[in-house]
Amino acid sequence: MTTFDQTINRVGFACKIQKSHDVAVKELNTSTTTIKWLTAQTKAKSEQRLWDLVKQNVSALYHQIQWVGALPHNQRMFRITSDLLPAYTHSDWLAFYFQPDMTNWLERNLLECGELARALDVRLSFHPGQFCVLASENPQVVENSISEFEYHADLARYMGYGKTFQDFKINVHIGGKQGPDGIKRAVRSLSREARNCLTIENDEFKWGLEHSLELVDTCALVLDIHHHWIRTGEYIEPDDSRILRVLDSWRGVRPVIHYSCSREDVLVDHDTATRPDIKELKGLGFTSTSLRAHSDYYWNHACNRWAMSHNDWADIMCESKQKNLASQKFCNTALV
DNA sequence: GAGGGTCAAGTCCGT
DNA sequence: ACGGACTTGACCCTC
Repeated sequence: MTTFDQTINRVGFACKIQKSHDVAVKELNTSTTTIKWLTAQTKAKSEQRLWDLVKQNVSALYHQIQWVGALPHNQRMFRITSDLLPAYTHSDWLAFYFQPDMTNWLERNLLECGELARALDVRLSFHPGQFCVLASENPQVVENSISEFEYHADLARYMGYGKTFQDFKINVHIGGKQGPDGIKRAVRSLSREARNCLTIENDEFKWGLEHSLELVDTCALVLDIHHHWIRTGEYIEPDDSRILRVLDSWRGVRPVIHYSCSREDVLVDHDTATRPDIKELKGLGFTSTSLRAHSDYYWNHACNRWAMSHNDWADIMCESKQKNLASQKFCNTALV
């Protein structure tokens, strides 16, 4: 049982609804602050600021879900920003977020967000940031990373998710020097809800698809097809045997893959009807780093066709600078 | 209002 | 050694 309709082939986008002429963006915007600023204020003032941010951000989340829920059914997928509750995992503000007034408020209001998402059939996820390194060789970093991951799991739980395997996705990279074994160790310390939500994504440099596949029995695997291309030069095809194993890791739930594209201002004169050839590009002096940066839009039609050919077996999370503007355009133009 | 420096945290690449 | 990149530039201060 899942919380979204699995017969829909979705294309989604991440974190932020980009301004366009017909959108009132203000109520859709989340805000944040810094630890430094909070620390410089009186307790009353910093707590007031955090309360204001919590209310603004949860309200923004509700409106974001509403907005995504009004899109065509096959575009109802959205990654929520990690900045929803600023400073949640900083030790100075832990108590603030666990006071009864706050937990009651979050329970009530985040549940409404979750219920709205389920009613509108919006598939939701999180992607904790670069500081969440569950497989770090530094035990302190692992401990902090588990807290960071559990913060996202708390949010999912408040929203009414985490109850069944992959009713909600919280995606991280393997990261760190411990690799897949480090992930297996860290998973033992995660809550049940966190384990239900955890997905692992292959990265461009250190831990690729062959490493994440070691975790097929641990959690669901997110295939990032652009990372895989950066790492190997290969445009992986839907009938590849490794994809069957990725599919297995989802245990019957419809998988999610990630799709991004090298920046258009890096590959300035590149033919938009031909997929970039990484060997050729490296011969011309392009570095992996320069090719991994995300484009504003999905400018390469050949890549788009290839990416869309994966939509039969997986939902496609778009990672591009122009967010919904790019994913909508991709969705509407990349016909297989 | 525009512009620039700054921001909790990890890890890697490229120069 | 240091800047940039990553799921995301936003925010605060000064002028």
